[in-house]
Amino acid sequence: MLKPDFFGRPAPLLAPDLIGKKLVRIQNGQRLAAIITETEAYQGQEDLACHARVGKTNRNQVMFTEPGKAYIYFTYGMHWLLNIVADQVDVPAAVLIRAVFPVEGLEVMAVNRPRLANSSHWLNGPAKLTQALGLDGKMNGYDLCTPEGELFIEDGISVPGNQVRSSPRVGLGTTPEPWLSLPWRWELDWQQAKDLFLKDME
DNA sequence: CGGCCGATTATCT
DNA sequence: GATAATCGGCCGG
Repeated sequence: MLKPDFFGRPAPLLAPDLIGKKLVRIQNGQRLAAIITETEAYQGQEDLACHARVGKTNRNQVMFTEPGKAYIYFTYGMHWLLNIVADQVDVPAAVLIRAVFPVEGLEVMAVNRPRLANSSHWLNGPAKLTQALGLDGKMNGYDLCTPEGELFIEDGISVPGNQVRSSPRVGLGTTPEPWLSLPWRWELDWQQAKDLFLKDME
């Protein structure tokens, strides 16, 4: 299980290091796990794409707390999105988990989210993976460093840096430059994740 | 494939 | 009252 000191740095530094890590969820005593394959960084009040650009509100307050907590919020009237709080207390920063490659508990995940199960499009979106892992607002603020906890991060597979692509963040609407175009999104192909995972199993 | 668009409601102004 | 760190269905190529 990764410790607070791993998460306690600016989101644009943490986000690429989360690619390849294993996200673990214990749901009703069952262990579900998936390799993180896509992330985005949101850093500080100055980042005009970050929820914290308007200061602390009821929704975003978790981003101002200790690194290593889960910031889970509701959007578009129907979706829950999972972030991991980064940086130090009172510096609002978080990494959005946008896609994962499932490695344990696939049967349970397929019950949670049957659509396109076991295909490359199954868990390739931030609201898709929260459904598969059974995450919603009840887990907002949860500490991922809780001993024997039900949500945490483990070391996963090692990913060569040249397999991680970076590009601008998505879905930001009318966010002004330079924030709209900063390359604060990192991703690993589904097929490459699969190959690396299989090789790691040997 | 890719682009457009409606769904559906908590949160913020 | 407007917006939203998305998704899925439907369309055309």
